[in-house]
Amino acid sequence: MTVRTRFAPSPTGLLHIGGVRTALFSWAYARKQQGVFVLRIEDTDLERSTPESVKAIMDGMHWVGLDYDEGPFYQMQRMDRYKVVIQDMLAAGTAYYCYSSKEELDQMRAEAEARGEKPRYDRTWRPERGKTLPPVPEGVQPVVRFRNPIDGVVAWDDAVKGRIEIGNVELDDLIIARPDGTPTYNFCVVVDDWDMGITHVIRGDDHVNNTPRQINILAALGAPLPVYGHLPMILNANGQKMSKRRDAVSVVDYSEQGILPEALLNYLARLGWGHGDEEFFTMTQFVEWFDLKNVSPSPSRFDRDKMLWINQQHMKAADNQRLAELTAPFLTKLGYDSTQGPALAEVIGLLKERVTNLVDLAAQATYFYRHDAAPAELAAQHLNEEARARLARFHKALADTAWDAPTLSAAIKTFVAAEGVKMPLVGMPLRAALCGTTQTPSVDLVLALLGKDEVLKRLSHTLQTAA
RNA sequence: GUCCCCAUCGUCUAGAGGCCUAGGACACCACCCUUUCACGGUGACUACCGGGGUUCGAAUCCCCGUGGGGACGCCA
Repeated sequence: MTVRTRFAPSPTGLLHIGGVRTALFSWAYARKQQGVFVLRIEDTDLERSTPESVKAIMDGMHWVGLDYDEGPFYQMQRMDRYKVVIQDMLAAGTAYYCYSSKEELDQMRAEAEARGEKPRYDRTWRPERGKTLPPVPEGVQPVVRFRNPIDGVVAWDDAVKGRIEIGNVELDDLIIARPDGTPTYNFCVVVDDWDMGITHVIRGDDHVNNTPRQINILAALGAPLPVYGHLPMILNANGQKMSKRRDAVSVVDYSEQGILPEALLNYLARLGWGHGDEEFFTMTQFVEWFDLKNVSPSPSRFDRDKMLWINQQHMKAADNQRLAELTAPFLTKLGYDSTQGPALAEVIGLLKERVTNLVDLAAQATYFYRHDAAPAELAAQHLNEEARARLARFHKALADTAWDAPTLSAAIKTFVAAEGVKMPLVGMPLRAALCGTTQTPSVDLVLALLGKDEVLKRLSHTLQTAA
């Protein structure tokens, strides 16, 4: 049988990092099993769902490169189907109308809590053999409740957590349709998973408690049960649930931080999953290795340092031209024009392994596109009288040097020898004068890339500027 | 509070009863490489939550405790 998995976010905000990880594992499982990955938008919460959020989710999925085979399906477009199923259940007696008001329920809940019990519906309107129901109140639109089994145990073999059992006594007769007839989450999920032939429900840990309810409804419907696999949560560095206020939670945050999508996925994959000692890998490898059996059942903390390290590894492996396209916007944001100067791809080739993200990469690249004078402190340290005199002599020596890295390297060595000093005494002032910083790649490479005219111009400019 | 889940270095993890004087990675520290800063290399540091069992033998299995997380909506 073909494996079918799904990612079912609700469009109530940006694509969350935890959502990406859930999607990633669900996607990887489908790909590994040569199955089908479905995208479903759970938009039945009219208050909070927005078209912008739908777009943000799709954009996020696209950015990160998780492609889906079917969908997106929208639950709001499946209302007719849900209503038919609800009518069927009403007719079959597996669901019933409940006229208890919200206020009554709130009161019930408060009382239960006061008694230290689990808040539960008192089953007033649940039909039983030989039971007389209260008179139907005037003008009240009823909700529809699922008739959950009273006793027994619901159990399933979770693909990541192992066997989980929950007694039916813990479960409520949950509401499956509101007074206006719109169905609720747990019900829609069940009908959708059934209709869409989902074989493996891979989702967040926070749904463990929904699973027995869904299994009961599925059973009442006579639908086959999928395999469930519940992924552990991703916590922030302090071990708390990720929060929008404190933590970078949406994918756009990461793209803005200059993280490569493949690096984000690689890092996320390593959170709660492992394959021997493998740390750095492509999505192709991940899919090849992935198995729910190797997913850890315990929650893990997000470690920014490690993500940045992974990102650096992916940058080193990435094509320079592609990196250039990704970096250009950051440079623009900093006010630099990367078309005025050396090819950005070459600049990046020189710099990329020295940084951990595209933001820093852009920041490092700036001195190739604009000549800023060395900060006073740096000038004081490296551009004193002696150093300037030496740079003046170097400027002269450069005048008729061929402009390629090996020649420049040789020229520098010759000059250093002629001056009778150590390399740093030439290199550091040169960096300060040319780049406005002393942290640069080899000066010969910088010189070569900057170009002869530009180098001579910058040197002259520095030498003309008062000490 | 009730129910459910979880528990190996600071962090992510390897580990399916003997291969474990517990391996890898990030971070941290030292050294090497080096034309600065990085990259890279070498090394150091550091963990099986506690207590009981089971077993010839337990990080691995069982029980209890403790700690952490999640869920208890006419949200999803």
